[in-house]
Amino acid sequence: MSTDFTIARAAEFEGRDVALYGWLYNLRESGKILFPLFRDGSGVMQAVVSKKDVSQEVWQRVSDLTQESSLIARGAVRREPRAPGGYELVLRDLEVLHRVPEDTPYPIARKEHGPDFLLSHRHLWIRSPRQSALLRLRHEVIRSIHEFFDQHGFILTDSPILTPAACEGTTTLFELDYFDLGKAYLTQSGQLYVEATAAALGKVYCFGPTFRAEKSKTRRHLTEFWMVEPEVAFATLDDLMKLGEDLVTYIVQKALQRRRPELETLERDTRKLEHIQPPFPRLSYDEAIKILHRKGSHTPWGEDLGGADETRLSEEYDRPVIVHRYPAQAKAFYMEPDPERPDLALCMDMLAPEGYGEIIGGSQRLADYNLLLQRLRENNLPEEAFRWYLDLRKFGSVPHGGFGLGVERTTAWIAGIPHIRETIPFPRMLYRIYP
RNA sequence: UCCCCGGUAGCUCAAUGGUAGAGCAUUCGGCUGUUAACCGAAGGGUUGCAGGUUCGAGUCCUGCCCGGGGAGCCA
Repeated sequence: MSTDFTIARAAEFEGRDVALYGWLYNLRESGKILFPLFRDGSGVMQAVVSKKDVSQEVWQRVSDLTQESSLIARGAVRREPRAPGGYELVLRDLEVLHRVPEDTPYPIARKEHGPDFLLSHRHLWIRSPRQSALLRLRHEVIRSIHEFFDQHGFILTDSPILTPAACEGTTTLFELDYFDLGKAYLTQSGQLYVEATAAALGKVYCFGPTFRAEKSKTRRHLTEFWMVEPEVAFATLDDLMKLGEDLVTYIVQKALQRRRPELETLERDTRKLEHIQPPFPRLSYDEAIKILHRKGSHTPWGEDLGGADETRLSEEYDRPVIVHRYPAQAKAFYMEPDPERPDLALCMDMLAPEGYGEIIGGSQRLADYNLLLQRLRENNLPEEAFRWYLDLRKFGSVPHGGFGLGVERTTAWIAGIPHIRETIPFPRMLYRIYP
C-alpha cells in the first residue's frame, strides 16, 4: 500500500494499490455503477465502483457520500481513456472520516455563482479546481521570484510592516495605536528600508504584504497586496530596466514550464506567454505621450498615465513595455532627476500586455542629501521620521535604485483572469474583509 | 468620493401593476461507463429594509442598507 500517492502523480502509480486521502468532489450514479470524483488538493480523480465487485457495506457508504465529505479511498490505479485525466481508481474500500450532513449541504455547487456569494464563501471557494489552480500558480510565481533573486546574488532583507511614517503619500495609510509611542502605520512599501539594507549588503530585496487605504474600486486593486522590491547599490536606470525584464521573463517561463496543467484549467492562451522574452520595448514618457496623442488620448504632457492610456500603449506590443523618464512632478519625492533633463525623473514603469496595466514601478533614488531634504520639506513630510533615511545620504551615498513588482497583478496577467481578487487566498477590498 | 447596474427559494435567474415560477442543489424512486450524467416525483418564499401611491405593488415613487462594474489613485 503506497502512502505517498497524490492525484497529480496518478500516472506514476498505474497498476498499483493506493490510498487516496481526500474529499468527495462529485458523485455520478448510473444504476449498479457509481462514479465518485475525489479531490486531494493536487487534483481531481474519478473512481469507479461496480455493485458486483464490492461488499454491500462499501457500496452503501459510497452511495451515501455527500459533497465535500472527507474520506480515505483505497483501490488500484488504472489507465482509462473514458476517465477525465486518463486514470481512474478502481475502488475496493472506502473509509469516511467526516460526512457532510444532508440538511446542511456544501453550499458551492458545480454551477454558476455570483461574485458576492463566492467571495463570502472564499474559505470554501478555494477548494474548486479553478481557484486551487490559481493558488498553485501564485505559489509558482513567488517561488520563481525567490529563485531568480537567489541565482542573481540578492539577499532577502524583509522590511518592517509596522512603520512610523509614510513612504509615499500620507493620505492612504492604515493607522493604528502603538503603545505609548503614538501612531504607527501599516507599510505601503518596503522601499525605504531596502535602500538601507542595499547600502549594507549590495543587492537585496524584500517580499511581503503592503497596505493601501485607497478607496479604489477596480479589478486591479486590493487594500492588502504582496510586493517584491529589489534594491541595488550602484544601479542605474538602465540596470533596473534590465533587471525587471529578466525577472518577469523568468517568472513567465517558469510558470509555463511547471504549471501547464493549471494554465490549462484556467484556459489560458499560452501562446501569448511563450514569446515573453527580452528585450522588452522601452519608451520614454515623451515618446509614449506622442503615441498616445496619435491614438486619441487627451492626457496632457506632465500628467501620469491613466488606465486607458496604459491599455492603449500595451496593445501596441506582444510583450511588456517599459515607459521611463516621467515628469518629476507626477512622481514620488525620492526619485533621482535626470541630469540631462532635471524636469524628468529617472524612473520606469512596466506595463503588462493584454491590458493588465502596471506590474512594475521603480526608479533610481535621490542620492544627494541636500536635494532629498529639500524634497521632504516640499512634500510636508515629517523630517524627524526620515532622519535615518537622510543618514543614508550622509554616510557613503551612492547611486542606487530598485522597483516594486505586484504579485497579484503579475499572477492575474499570467493566468489571464480579469480580476486580481482571485490570485490571493483571502482578498482584502474596499467593501470586503470577511472571511 | 463620483458615475452606471443590480438585490425574488440554499445558488443562478424568470414573472404587461392582477393566483410568485424554472434550472441547479437537497430528499425519494429508476438506470451497469458516467463526463456540470440522465429520467420521474417531493419539500423549499416576510420578493434587501422602511415608508408612500393604488381597489390591488416583486413590478411605480422616496429614503436607507448591501453588492457588482468603472473613474480618480496606484502595484
